[in-house]
Amino acid sequence: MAIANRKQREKEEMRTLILDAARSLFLEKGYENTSIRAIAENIEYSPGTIYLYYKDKDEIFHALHEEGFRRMLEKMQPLEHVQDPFERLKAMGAVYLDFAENNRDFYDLMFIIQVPVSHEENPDDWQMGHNTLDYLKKIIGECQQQGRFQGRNINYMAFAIWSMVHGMSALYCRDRCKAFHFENMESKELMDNGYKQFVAMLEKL
Amino acid sequence: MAIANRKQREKEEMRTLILDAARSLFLEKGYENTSIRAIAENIEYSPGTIYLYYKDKDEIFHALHEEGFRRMLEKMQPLEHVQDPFERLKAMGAVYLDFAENNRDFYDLMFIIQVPVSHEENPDDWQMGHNTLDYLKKIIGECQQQGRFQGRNINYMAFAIWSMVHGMSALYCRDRCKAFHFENMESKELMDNGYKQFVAMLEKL
DNA sequence: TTGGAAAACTGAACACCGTTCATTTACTTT
DNA sequence: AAAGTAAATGAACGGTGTTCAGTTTTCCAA
Repeated sequence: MAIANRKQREKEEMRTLILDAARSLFLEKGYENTSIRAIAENIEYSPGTIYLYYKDKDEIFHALHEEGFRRMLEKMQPLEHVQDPFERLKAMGAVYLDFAENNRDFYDLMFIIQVPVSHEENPDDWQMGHNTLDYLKKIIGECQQQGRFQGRNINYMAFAIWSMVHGMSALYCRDRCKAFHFENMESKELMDNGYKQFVAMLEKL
Repeated sequence: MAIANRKQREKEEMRTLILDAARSLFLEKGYENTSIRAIAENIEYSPGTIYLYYKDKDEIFHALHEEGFRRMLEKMQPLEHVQDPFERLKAMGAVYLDFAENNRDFYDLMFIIQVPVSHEENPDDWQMGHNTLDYLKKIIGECQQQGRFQGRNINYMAFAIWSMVHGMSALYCRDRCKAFHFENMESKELMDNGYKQFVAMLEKL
């Protein structure tokens, strides 16, 4: 029994060892440019070994995908203390953008990279994402109870608001902000001030 | 002289032959899943021949990237006839979203795919993109002359508006709209109604 | 018409990728 | 110590973008 436990623990340790290497490589070079062979070399095992702990590269994608959502939700945690729902909504957007800026590759993985079909079909793989979305919808609902966004469909509003912040984040992650660079404008400045425009719109809606 | 002309013409024909094959394959399977070998097989030449007409796969990316912008600008053309600038702005957003929905892979190539560094550095590669952006800024400026968006920075407004429509398009292209599918909502419906929320916000700003 | 230069094309080869699997190594149990 | 099981290996498979020595075709002057 004790041995079985140790075996189990060792298996788990090996999985985290692989994932740690995968994460570090992928944060450095991006997911697509991180090869199984590179991960194996990093942890000083042969490539074949990786496949004894993860079914395929998609499963590593999945693990990092989940981790990304965990990290993001963690950053959202303090928002619970913001009483006013509209203030909370605005803060949520700011946290979201901040996460994208400071965790570019995680953001890429979570919201931009084309998900493998196997992963896509699995319903509980998106639990984290749905939780975040539900949280957004809840806040919008609370805003409505305060008289904001009168008569607007919560789903459409959620999609619209998500699109706003995702749009900025995605343009940033894939270097399309550079279209503004000839104006001597840094991405950070662009995103901060762009978000201010959104907030102004939401306030007047 | 006549022969040199013919040679020149044949060279050009070969380039379009390659590009036609590349486009058709890529619209079917996406850019990353279209191999040089597959393009070669399609036009019944050896893989090496492709490299006599295009430096590398990035150059084919570049050609299709430009074509995408040409196509989009073409769809924007009729907007010139819309007198009222705010109406034109709204229509431009609708055309943009329509383009993304109906030319998913082109849109992906133009705004989502990570651009190769060589392509990224070349300033005139982005001419088309800058033209589109300048057009957007011009419209925003005209709206301001009509009293809308008072005192707002045109660059930030342009970025904000672009982010809105890009956000929806990008979520659509990379299948993140499915987060709403359990609500029995089709992507088209989501995007149409999401855009309506944006328009409402812009109207009140 | 023919010889040889120039241009066009080929396909094997290189270094990479994700993945598989027969074989070897290490550990556990009898 | 022997047998049995679990873990790890690394060569191999079919794929990728790309290169280049070698072949074929086209051209033009003699």
